[in-house]
Amino acid sequence: MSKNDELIAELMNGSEKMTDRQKNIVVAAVEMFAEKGYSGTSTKEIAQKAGVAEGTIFRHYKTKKDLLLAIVTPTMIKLLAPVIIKDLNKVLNKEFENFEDFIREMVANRAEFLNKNGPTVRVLIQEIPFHPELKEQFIKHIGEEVYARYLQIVKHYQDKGEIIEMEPASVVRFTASVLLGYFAAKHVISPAGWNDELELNNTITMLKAALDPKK
Amino acid sequence: MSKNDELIAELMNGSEKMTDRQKNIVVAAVEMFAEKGYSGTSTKEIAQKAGVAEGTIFRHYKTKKDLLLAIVTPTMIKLLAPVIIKDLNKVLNKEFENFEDFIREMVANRAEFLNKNGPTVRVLIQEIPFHPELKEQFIKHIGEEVYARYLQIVKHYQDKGEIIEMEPASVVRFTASVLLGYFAAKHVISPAGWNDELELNNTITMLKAALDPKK
Amino acid sequence: MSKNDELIAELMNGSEKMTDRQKNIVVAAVEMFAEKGYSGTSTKEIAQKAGVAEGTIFRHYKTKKDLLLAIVTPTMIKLLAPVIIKDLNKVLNKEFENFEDFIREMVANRAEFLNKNGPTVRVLIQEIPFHPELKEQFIKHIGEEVYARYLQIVKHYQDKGEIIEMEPASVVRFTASVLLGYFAAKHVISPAGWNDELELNNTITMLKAALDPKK
Amino acid sequence: MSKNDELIAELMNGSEKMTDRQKNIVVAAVEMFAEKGYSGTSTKEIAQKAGVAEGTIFRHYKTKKDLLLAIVTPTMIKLLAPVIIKDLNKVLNKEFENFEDFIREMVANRAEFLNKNGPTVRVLIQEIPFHPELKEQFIKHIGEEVYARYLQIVKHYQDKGEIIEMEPASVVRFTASVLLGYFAAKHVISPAGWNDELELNNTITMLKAALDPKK
DNA sequence: GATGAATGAGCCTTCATTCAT
DNA sequence: AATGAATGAAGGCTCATTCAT
Repeated sequence: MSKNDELIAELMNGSEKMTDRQKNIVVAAVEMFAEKGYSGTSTKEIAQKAGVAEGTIFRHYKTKKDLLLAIVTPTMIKLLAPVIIKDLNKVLNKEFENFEDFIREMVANRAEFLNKNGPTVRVLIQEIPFHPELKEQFIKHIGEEVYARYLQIVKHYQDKGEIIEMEPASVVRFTASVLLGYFAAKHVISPAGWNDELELNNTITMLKAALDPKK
Repeated sequence: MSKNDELIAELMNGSEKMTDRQKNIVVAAVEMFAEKGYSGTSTKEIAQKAGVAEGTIFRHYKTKKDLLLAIVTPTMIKLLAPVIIKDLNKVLNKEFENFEDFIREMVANRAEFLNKNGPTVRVLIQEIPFHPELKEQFIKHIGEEVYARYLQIVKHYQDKGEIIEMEPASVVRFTASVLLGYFAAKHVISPAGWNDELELNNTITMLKAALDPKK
Repeated sequence: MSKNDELIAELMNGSEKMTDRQKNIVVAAVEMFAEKGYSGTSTKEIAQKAGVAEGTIFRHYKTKKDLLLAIVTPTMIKLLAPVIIKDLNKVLNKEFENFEDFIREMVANRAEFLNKNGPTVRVLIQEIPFHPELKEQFIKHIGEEVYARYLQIVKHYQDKGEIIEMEPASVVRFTASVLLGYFAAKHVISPAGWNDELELNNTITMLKAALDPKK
Repeated sequence: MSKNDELIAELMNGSEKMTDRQKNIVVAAVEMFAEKGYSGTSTKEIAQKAGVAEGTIFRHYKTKKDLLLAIVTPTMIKLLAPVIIKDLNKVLNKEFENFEDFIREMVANRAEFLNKNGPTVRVLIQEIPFHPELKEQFIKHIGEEVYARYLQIVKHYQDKGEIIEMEPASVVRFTASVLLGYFAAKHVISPAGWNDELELNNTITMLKAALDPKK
């Protein structure tokens, strides 16, 4: 479990020992990267928005790209690590009697995270296509760790007869699509016109029906 | 129906009267924009990849941004126009006896388009967040035209008792998520390891179950 | 007198055997050069204003600079040649009984020329500082030919006791300043607010007084 | 008199707090603009001549045009402000008993300025035709301020019976032509061949005769 | 540690000129 | 003779990064 320890360590140290200046820089960078993209944002703009001198950015981050990675890498880990650590254990320990409970808990948990880190996640998603390092990290963490855990979880509930008998990979993908679609719509449509409780319930209703093992 | 006529006109003239050089430029630009993003690609790179002088790009497109729009706007229209024009009519004319037929036809149709225009669509998706004009166009075409048609289609099948009684908006969103997820996975996972027929069937099976009206 | 013959030849052939297109080019170029300067005007602009293709300009004038010289050199000659040829002879042949008649005739003559060739003269004056060839031509024609003739004329009237005894060079310069100043004001102040007859008379009155050989 | 105070302030602060680098840039720019014109000079040339990197120019002047204006605007003001402030007051306070004293003082004063700022004034004169902002500034400062003062001065001496009764505007124009012509010749003909004392005396002699009220 | 002036490579674009049609 | 597409050098300007203060 030393791998998880690493992750936890990485999670914790993150933003704690930053100076005020450094926090300003990161906040400004996230905002600008989200709006205009990494390549479309100049370090000058970031410095101005952060209220620091341009040189100060480079005292903390050797490179503009370092700044991006400093923003995006911990977010990626924070976004996904809990899954690895907690969810699986809870499932296996039968803390979630049924699949629906598990989904609801996970959605709630992740929704909260998005609320706090919306722009940073946006940067992560927007920049992944252009930065091989990011893609690599992403594949390593998600494609190998997270995906494998989810497969296990699905198999667990299949064994319990709670969900449909079907290639677990397809089930995972289907479920992920549905939830991602839910989050995407929620964040794109924004406050007005989005009845979250209704949409979440509808989504879960359909998802359950989709995965129901018809007698 | 003059609105549709316009769209059809726009669809047809598109790439026909381009010179060879111009085609090279567009192809090179799509490739580079897909890989490194619009801001991350220099016009010099595009010119080199296209085998033309840098100045030649600007004879055909006044601006680098014009080049992006020339690539992305017709793609957006081509990607979505068929929906507006054909799908709805076919549904209303009962060419599709049931919802599954409709979904299968649409997926096949759109899959073919993606096969031919994969990189261009990738550029479109990647650049939308950074270009307000694109976002605007997208909202105008999708948010207003396409979305409205799909709502109608869903209501149509609900009236026929073919799919679940539930807010049509939720149904549309759920269906779109599932299909987008299917396409995304297909294009990310790439040839090896993707059994398309199996995945498509699984996806549709689950989708049907999700929308099945019988308790 | 073969030198004068050359000049006359140069004067005559000028604009006669030009095609319509060529005339358009020259007219457009003069207009643009006058407004934005030689360096500030692009051959594209000239071509557009002239209604010809960019390449056409270079069929007639090997270089952009050739076009400038083709405009400006004959103007320089036309502007000054008459002085050399006619004025001096008339003075020596006593066609002008007194200095005033000579000045009035010269002003009238040159005013007419400026009326027809205002913009071209403007280009000439504006561009001389930036083109050594032009400066050279100017010095050769004015500084040596014209200036020498005027010295002679001044001496002639001094000998006749019509104008003040003073270094002829100073007299020429003074007279030139006054007349240039008259023309400059007339063309800068433009129609409204310029009473030409009054100003000319005042100018000549003062000039006469300045050069009056006080008994 | 707050308007004058402004002008004086503008005069004084000007070039004092410039860094060495900035001075080099300005000096190099003046030299090049004088020789090849604003449009004909590249920022690269200026940087090379100034011994700085091209980017350095743009740290101090946002635009190439800003650099031109930074050179030319204060010169225009310095060239003309003294007239406004001092000359008129001195005349009205009878510091100059007669018109000749006034002219001699003004010529001496302005000659000194030209000695120090020759090239800058050359740039000013050469570029005015191509830059509407400059033309505007020039008209505002000369056409309205300076011209009005000179009219007053001429009227003053006319009232004293020192100069001819004639439209003051004509007198001002005549005088200005003569003096401008004197300065122009002095600076064009250059050292050799120009006997300044003689020419100035001749010029003033003729000017006095021109404006002499006694028939 | 923080600054911001300085750098020069690199950016998008325009230019005068050429040449196949 | 006239065109206008093509060129690639050069233009003004911005960029990420360095470093003396």
